Amino acid sequence: MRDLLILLELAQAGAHIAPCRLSSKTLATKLGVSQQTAARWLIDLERRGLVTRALDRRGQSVQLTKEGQATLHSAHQRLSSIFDARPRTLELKGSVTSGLGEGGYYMRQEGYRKQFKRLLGFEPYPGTLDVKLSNESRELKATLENLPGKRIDGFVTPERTFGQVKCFSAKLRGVRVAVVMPSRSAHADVIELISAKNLRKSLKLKGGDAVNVEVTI
Amino acid sequence: MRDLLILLELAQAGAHIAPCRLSSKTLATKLGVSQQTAARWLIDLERRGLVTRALDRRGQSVQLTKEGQATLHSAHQRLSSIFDARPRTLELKGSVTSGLGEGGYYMRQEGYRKQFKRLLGFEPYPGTLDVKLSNESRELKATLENLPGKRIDGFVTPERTFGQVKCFSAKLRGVRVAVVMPSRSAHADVIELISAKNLRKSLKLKGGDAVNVEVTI
DNA sequence: ATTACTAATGTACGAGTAA
DNA sequence: TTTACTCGTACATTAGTAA
Repeated sequence: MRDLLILLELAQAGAHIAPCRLSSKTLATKLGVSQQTAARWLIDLERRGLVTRALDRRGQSVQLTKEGQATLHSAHQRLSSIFDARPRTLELKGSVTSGLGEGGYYMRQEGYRKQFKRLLGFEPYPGTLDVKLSNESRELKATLENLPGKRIDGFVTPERTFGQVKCFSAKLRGVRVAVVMPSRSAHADVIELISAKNLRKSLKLKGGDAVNVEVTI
Repeated sequence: MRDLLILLELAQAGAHIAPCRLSSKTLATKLGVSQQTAARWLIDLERRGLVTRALDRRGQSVQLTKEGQATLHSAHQRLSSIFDARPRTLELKGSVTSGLGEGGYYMRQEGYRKQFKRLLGFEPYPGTLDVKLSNESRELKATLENLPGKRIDGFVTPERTFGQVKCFSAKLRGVRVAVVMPSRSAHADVIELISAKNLRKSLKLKGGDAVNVEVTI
């Protein structure tokens, strides 16, 4: 929860680039807590893989790990999406997951298909690629959930009602795709991608493959 | 401490622009805490003037105050200074304060003067203009304290030892100045400015005058 | 100087619940 | 349904130290 402020302080001391000598007392003063608490927080960050430390008799050197940097970067992107009005791109990281095959059922509905074609400019392949998001990206998904995106209206068939969804243009390994999600935020850690072709086949993806999705917002 | 994450969530829900209907339960889910805790946090933010709320029998509307927005904006600037490599400018607001006249003593030391001339390109007037920072700018000063700046080495005279300081180029009402501060962060809410001329005279400044200092970082 | 343990204290959390 | 109170418990923090 308070990771962000600690990492921010560490990064401002240069620990996002190189190992940085920083005593627990100094950090404690900057953060307004006791030396003991600052030390404990650092130990905790190290245990969770957000920083690495090197101890010696003179003190310690601290450096942010990739994950630590990713945490800060994610926060920066969230803030940027608030303060920068212009269109931006947001990078979600995750891995291909098998999913429930449920997405395909929806993508076969003509009521959705014709809207996708109009809004995205391509006829979607009747299936979805599900991507399980990494820890850092999970927070960025909240950004998407709060942005309007392109609205796909709901509709009614004799069998049932289909709810409103929204989508965002995106790129996956250079291929034009779209992120589809319910308009009412279902707070899941998985995003569903659609494209003109079968993404698993055309990109030769299999479950567990790491992927980056570049979403245009 | 955790204000940032709450404000971030509120802003992503649109509460930085307009009053935003948001139940404590919804917020609680987004933040991963209980409804009671989310409610308590909101009450606390309201008490400290970071948000305003409007209660009715259906629930509540929440909106960020200027101070709430400033808190987020300050965090955004700190993060931007980390991720945007290009030179940036940081704006500190405050008012002219009389100071202790102590700065002038330091600025008369030849050990400092020759270094200032070399690093800044001008011979500093032997006095400082002290600016008491506003609340929001105080946090931004932490950014400066953590940035390297231009290093002015310490030195020893027969009388005493002078510590290492650092400085940043800046502009004050269009005039080229520099912000000087100890390398070891003395967490004060005042910054000291030096310039080629007597700033009080050349800019006709007097105690209490509001000033903006544009620092190049 | 440091880091970081232990023990005592303090504070925050959420269950239950009222309005 | 909401918001938000009380209160017992659990966790976080710090003082005092050891290494």
